[in-house]
Amino acid sequence: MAHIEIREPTFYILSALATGPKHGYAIVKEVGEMSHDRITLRVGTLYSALERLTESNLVRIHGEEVVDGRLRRYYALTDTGAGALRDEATKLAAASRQAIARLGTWTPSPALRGAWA
Amino acid sequence: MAHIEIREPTFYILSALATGPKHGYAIVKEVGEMSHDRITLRVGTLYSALERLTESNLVRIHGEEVVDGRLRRYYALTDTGAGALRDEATKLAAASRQAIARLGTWTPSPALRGAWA
DNA sequence: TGATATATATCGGTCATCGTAGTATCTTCA
DNA sequence: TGAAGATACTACGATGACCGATATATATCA
Repeated sequence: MAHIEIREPTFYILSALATGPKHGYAIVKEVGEMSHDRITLRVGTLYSALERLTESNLVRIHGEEVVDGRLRRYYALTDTGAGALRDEATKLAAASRQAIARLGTWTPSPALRGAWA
Repeated sequence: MAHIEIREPTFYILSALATGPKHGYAIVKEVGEMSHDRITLRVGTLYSALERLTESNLVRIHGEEVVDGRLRRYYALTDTGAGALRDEATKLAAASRQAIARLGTWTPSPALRGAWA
């Protein structure tokens, strides 16, 4: 149950699961929709992340189902996982607000005279 | 000038520079203050990040100065760097808001009867 | 004199993610 | 009929940002 790092793809996986249990392929689709297709969750990233998240008790296997001859393995957020997602989101929001505030003081470099046609 | 990834420490470095040029050690101190000492920027991380950021034109060397017999090398955000920080902050804010909204539907698991004293 | 603060340099190791390939089933359509 | 594409999971080497530790040097303070 060691500490794991939550980067962008893992954050989106947790966020995808926040509205209810989903199987792997559904998570890929959900992340695509959530990000307006700006993020493509790679399957290699997904399944290794799910393994880590399960290992560290942020996510648990919720059950399996065979649909049309294909296996679906469902994953669900644990209470710990929901808490971790909330903490992470809060941290990101604070860092973001702070950066925008600091940028408020930003003065762009003056354009160079004659530097363009 | 290839694409570089901005994780938490690098985000804070850019944010530290958003209020004006700073030398390396000052960046370490600033990040400590900005994060209320929740983040310790490692010097190895700092200098390798500054090299990457300079390489990709998000940051530039602003000048050097010797104070009390010690070298200070100043770094400044470029216009490109300020734009990258703003973009990144905006992205984080959106992902964060979305996660919090999705968690709004979250229902904690019912406590098990008799699971505690 | 020895510890702490200031300031930068270097480098092996870790680990989340990328990128790609593989296996298998079902549907669609020419 | 058979090729293409969507669905669904597995596996693995490479990449790169960051960690953690060490090194060097000067100034300050107890």
